[in-house]
Amino acid sequence: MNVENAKSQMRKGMLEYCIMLLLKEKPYYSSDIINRLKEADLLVVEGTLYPLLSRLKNDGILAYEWQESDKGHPRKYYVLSEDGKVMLANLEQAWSEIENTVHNLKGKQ
Amino acid sequence: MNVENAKSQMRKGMLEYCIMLLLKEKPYYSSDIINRLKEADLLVVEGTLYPLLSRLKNDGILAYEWQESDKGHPRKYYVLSEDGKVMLANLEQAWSEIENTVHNLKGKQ
DNA sequence: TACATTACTATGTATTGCAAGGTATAAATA
DNA sequence: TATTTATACCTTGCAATACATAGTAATGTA
Repeated sequence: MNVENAKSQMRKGMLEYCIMLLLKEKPYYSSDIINRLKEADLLVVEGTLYPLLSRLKNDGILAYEWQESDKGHPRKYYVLSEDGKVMLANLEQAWSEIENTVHNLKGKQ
Repeated sequence: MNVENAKSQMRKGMLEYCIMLLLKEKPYYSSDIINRLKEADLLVVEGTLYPLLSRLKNDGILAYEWQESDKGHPRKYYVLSEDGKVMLANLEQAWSEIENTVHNLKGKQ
């Protein structure tokens, strides 16, 4: 076991939450998402992001629309669906509870 | 996908961190650990805890000693090893970074 | 046409949370 | 003594997901 693995595990699920937080702001396409997450110190690669976006779309959490690009391949812009907004609210609650749990355990010392 | 599943995913790695936070305080055996985590609103079942404790012990993060009980089966009391204390410090750093990431993304709205 | 870039997909691996069930020790009871 | 009960420990199998790797498809450029 090493720290990198532990960090990777801590990010499970949390990454999904972060992407929904980002899309709450406005529509983004995949390269934008990767760059915005990088700005927030969250490194994500395509092999991680694309399956995640597909899963959220299939679950009805996200929707997308094609937009032409000034050059190259057209882009998929993802947005939160109504169900996605409800889901996000639930995740915010869940994350808050987890933060409180850790805070409580740290406070005991 | 549902919220319970998402919460379960969010707990990956974080649970390991919480148990190490708890054992930083003093030695505990499994039933104590479950109860203490329950007090911190973190529900853990045996099928989750035992494999996790075994793994941390095999990795040299935890050690244990048997202690007689006033009634019933003797108990395994787990403690943090020196390596475990180093690992915990790294996890605290990792958790702090993740909290900052989420905080940054929430702040953008 | 050939090439480069960008967006996307498909597959396999490792890790982990969790349910379900089993084993072992010791006290209580018949 | 034999059986039951309580407590504690452990194992197996499954599902979900991050990630690496490799490949496909569509568009613009030389």
